[in-house]
Amino acid sequence: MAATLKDIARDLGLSVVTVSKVLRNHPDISERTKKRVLERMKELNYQPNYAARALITGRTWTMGLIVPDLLHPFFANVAKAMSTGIRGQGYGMLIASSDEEPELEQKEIQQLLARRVDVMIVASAQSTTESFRQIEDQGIPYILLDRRFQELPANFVGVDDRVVGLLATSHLIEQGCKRIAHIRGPEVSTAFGRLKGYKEALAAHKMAPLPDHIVTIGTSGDHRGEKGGYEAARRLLSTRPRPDGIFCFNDPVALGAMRAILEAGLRIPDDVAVVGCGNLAYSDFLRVPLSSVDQGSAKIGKTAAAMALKLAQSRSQAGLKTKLVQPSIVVRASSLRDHPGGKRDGDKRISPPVERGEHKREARKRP
Amino acid sequence: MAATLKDIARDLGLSVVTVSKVLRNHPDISERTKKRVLERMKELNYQPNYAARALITGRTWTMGLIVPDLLHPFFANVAKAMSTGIRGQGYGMLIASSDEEPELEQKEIQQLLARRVDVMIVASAQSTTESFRQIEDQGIPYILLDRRFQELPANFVGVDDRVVGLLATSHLIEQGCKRIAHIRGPEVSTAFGRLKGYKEALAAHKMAPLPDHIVTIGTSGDHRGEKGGYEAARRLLSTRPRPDGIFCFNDPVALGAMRAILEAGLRIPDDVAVVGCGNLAYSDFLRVPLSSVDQGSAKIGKTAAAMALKLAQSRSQAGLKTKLVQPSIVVRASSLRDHPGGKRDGDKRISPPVERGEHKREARKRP
DNA sequence: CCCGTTTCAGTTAACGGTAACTGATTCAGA
DNA sequence: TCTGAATCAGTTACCGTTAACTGAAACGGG
Repeated sequence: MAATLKDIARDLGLSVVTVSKVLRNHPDISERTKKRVLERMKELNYQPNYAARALITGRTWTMGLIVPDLLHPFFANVAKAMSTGIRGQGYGMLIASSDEEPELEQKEIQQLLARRVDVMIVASAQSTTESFRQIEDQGIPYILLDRRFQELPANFVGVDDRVVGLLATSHLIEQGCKRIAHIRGPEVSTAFGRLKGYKEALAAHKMAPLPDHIVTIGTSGDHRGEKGGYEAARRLLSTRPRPDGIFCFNDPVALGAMRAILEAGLRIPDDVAVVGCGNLAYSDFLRVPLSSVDQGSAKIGKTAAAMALKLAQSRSQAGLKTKLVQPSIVVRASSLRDHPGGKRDGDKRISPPVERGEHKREARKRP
Repeated sequence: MAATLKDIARDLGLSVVTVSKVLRNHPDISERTKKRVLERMKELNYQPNYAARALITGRTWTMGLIVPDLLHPFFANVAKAMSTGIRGQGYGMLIASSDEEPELEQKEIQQLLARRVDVMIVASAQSTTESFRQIEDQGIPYILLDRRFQELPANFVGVDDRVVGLLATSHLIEQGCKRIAHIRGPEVSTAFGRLKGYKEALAAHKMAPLPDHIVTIGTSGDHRGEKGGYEAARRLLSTRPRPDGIFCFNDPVALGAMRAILEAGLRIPDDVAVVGCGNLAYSDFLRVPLSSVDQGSAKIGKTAAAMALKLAQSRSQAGLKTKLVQPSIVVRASSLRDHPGGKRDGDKRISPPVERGEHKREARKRP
């Protein structure tokens, strides 16, 4: 049904190679032949066969992306930005969702390997690095997204999670919170980084978390953390002294926490201030508009796309790069004690001071 | 770097074909040979080359999905459900985003055609059907998602938009609204269907919309409709008599509308009741929890996946199918006038009565 | 006028796999 | 003992495209 080079060659009395050369703009073709071929191609709506091309060139012009959850706004945003970034260069994107299950992720990685994607981009839900060794064995360059592994040197694009924790916690301290709790995430690098920033910010103000004031949510897929946040917050509210500020691992968790706080008859932010992470699209419209650390998901996607394109060109894993996108905090009513009453006249966005550091950093533009 | 059948054949002193047969579980291979081959495959972590396979079999084991916006929860949900549905059968999914731009969508369709996806699934932002004729020319089966064309008979999976309009409007009528306005969407089939349902519901109660009470939003990508909803609602609120209920094309529009209403110093739902469509993930947590028609996006994705798998098997476009998923309305505070004070003790979900109809219908399960 | 260079097109082989057929043993049953 | 089927592996050709090389004709300079 679909036309091939052979069809065109036969129709025009040329060889397949000549037609192929026209397609790729080789210099050694006369104008007349070129025109005849292009015309016939248009007539037949000829589409080059990527499979055949991939077989001989070894390039599929395809990027493989694996995320834990396509529905999560952060990953959806990253996927969209990546797709936009590579589209112009003729690349397509195979997307797979691991549903936060390590075994499923393993399988999807195998799939994408078999499909010989040019670059693999993975936001991993795994705890071991075996899969990535396999990717390396196949000689396919890859990029870790959002989540990394201590023991695995690899290309990485993500947010600086330590700064996320610093920003959120420092902000709560500035708002006058004295007993700041943290609902931390599961055993992945992002949770560790945010926890670290949280502790550092407290330490910088000669404060320390109470033992009961750091609680962990599981990876209950339910509501993507909302339920976990609710339960964690209930535990926190029953401790004495009660926390007066909570830094939540992400926004769904923060929503759950806010539900628990309101149900307990407490006020936000007066009794308990709340900060989340992710800057949910609709944070402005919530019962209490949620202060949240913006991870710059679109920028992460864009950066990952650029890195992937570079890797696809050089076809070498050598020279591993780490690109950290700087987060910023968007302050809304859930943590704003300055102006009682919660009158909002536009969000306040605060970026961290630019630090000298081991990594390339890009300061987030103020909107 | 990656192992091939040839490598394995050489290592074991067999022919390539024998190894290939083991791979595909052909009966005419001895246990011993089979075992030796499988062992070596495992050692080398052999991955069959999809490109090579596709070239000879004509099947890529890949579905192509084109959506207007990956970030939109509806499409993210559909994409996720589709991905899950086809994953188990060994299919991968190439996803492209058209950003609601017809020309971009055209290009993406060409791309996916060149990649010879087995089935194409498109939620189209186009106004003409030329692209789809091209798909047909290439002999690739395709499915229209969510949005359809009157003049194009094709496979279709989506929600019954007329019922969406009926559900939302009837609900507002039941709540005692007398002057129900509609903020309608742009010129796509979904907007027409919902408008039709809206009018029918009014007519069934001997009511009719005032001329000023149907306004259209543009496709301003900004906030995916929130801004458009805000502006549309402001226009509505300035009409006399003022509407006391608004059925919004989708949830972002509803959020914008609610913002306009609250800013005008009016109460929701007492002065103006609001119903949206899409059942946003966080509707429960909004300033005023939003009543919304649930389109069953996950079910749509699942249904589309099943249809795509069937098409991939039969490899024929013959026997076009239309699958309509029945919507249900989730009633929350934004439209609930029965219980003044807006006390929420769980959402109320209402499904439409099952109708006899021309199409296969599947009643939505009550949760 | 001859030879080297352009210009333009074709030949051959390969990428990694699969389909369809062929061929050599083995073995049961007539 | 011979036949025919079952068992197991190999041969050949092909999918649609590209890389590397070859070759013929036209052209131009010494």
